Amino acid sequence: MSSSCIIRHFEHYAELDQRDRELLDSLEKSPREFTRGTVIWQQGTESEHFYTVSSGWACSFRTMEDGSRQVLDLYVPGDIVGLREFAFRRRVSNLLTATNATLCPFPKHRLTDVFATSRLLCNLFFLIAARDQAILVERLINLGRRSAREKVAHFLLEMAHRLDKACVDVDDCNHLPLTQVVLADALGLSTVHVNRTLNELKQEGLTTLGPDGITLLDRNGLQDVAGFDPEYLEEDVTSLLKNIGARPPA
Amino acid sequence: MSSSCIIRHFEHYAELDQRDRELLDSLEKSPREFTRGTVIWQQGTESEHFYTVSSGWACSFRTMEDGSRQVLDLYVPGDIVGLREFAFRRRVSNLLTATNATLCPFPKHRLTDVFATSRLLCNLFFLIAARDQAILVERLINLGRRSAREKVAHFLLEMAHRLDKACVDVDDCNHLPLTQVVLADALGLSTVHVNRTLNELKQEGLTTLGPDGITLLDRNGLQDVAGFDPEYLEEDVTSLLKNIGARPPA
DNA sequence: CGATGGATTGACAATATTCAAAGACAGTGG
DNA sequence: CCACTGTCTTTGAATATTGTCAATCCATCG
Repeated sequence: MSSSCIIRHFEHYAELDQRDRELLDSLEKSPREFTRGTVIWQQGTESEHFYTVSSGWACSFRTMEDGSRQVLDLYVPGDIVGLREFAFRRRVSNLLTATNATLCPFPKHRLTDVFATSRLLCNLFFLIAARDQAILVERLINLGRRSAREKVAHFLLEMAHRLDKACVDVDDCNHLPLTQVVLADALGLSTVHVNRTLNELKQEGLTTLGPDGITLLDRNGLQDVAGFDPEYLEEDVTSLLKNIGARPPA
Repeated sequence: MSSSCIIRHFEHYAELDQRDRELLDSLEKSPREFTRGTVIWQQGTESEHFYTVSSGWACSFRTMEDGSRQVLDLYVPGDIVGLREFAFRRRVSNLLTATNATLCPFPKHRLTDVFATSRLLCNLFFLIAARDQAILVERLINLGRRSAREKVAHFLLEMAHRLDKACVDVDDCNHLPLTQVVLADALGLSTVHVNRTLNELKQEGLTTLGPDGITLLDRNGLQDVAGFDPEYLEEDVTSLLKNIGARPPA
């Protein structure tokens, strides 16, 4: 009996009982594979499902009238994509695979069933939504109050940390399969400037640039550059579980 | 029988039954008044309560090592502040009153009781969290991909629209009690540049600057400047209510 | 009436963008 | 196997946008 993406995801936070597992399992359609660069959904279309990322990377973004893009977030294995759309009928952003990836669709409107049936899952979903907000907040700060150098270093570190946690099936958490275009659109910079900044960091021995993405060589060095503090990625699941009388994962 | 802040807030979305009202009422301590510039909480401290804004404005922000600030969001009457902190033991941002204001504290850990007891409230909280995310996303886009002119116009319009909805007890939704410093820290600009931009908009007859804040004179004009689309502020409560069998407000 | 916090102004500097062109690389199809 | 294509990266030069610094103004408040 192989467990579905979403079950694996939640077991990372807490021990699930049989009912929780069945509930989650009943909602998840079979995983779907996508090649790099596939548009999963587009802004303005009906928002029916969200997805869990089983492998690969995805990227949510918004396109502006003048054709420029703002990348809102990147998603790594284990992430849930699209909870944001819960409050809206139509999608507020686009979703694209940034590498080959396999995702599992999950019908949005049935989230209410989950809330009604499992206290634990309900709380965990809320926790995840709050964590998503914390990530957005940090990205906001990145865009608003940091230099290009800091932006790049900070963003790279965030993604590496998130990979650390995802760890399942990820071989090298220091390797990020990102193009400079994506990076630029995430950080509100031009590609050209990202390139120069990245080469600067490379000169200093902090990163490496390969054809298949960026590799972090010296996290401590980058941390100094960025003023990075991973606290915003460390949810306090323990208190929550204690509060609702649930048990931590085995 | 006067209803509490939070009850008023939720009645805006749906018709509450007696139990929902009692539940909410039991959790809300009496409203507290604060003068402008009062620090309600600080980043790093234990996060015990969130607040509903009954009157006045509040402002959440993060301070950087070099002393600069990034304003994350502003809150107007009817808003809930601090849901973001649900996933964390310690606060990830500061909260400050931007005008004289009265807020109602609400113990964070009892949110789980609400989830367990009322299906309707549980879903509405989730809806609000998703809306908060949509606002952050839009601010992200503002910071990343718009010029100073667009940033200012867009932000002003957002706040005005949010006031429109809050409407209760707000006399003039075109008047925003904001200093240029706050605006600058929200938009990732320098005060000087905000000032110049604001005066530019004033020259064009779009806004007015008073000692007590900024007034919007021509929303359509500003909308053109900003490329503003209010869709991200319009949650789809109807589908949600239908889905869980609840009734819209009277 | 002086003190304080915000608003305003000008001159200058830094940071990042734009434009344009070329290089590197992988995948495709002949 | 090679030329061709498209995507991503790299580089330089010119330009634009926004920031910094420093001084002044202005209103309010005790």
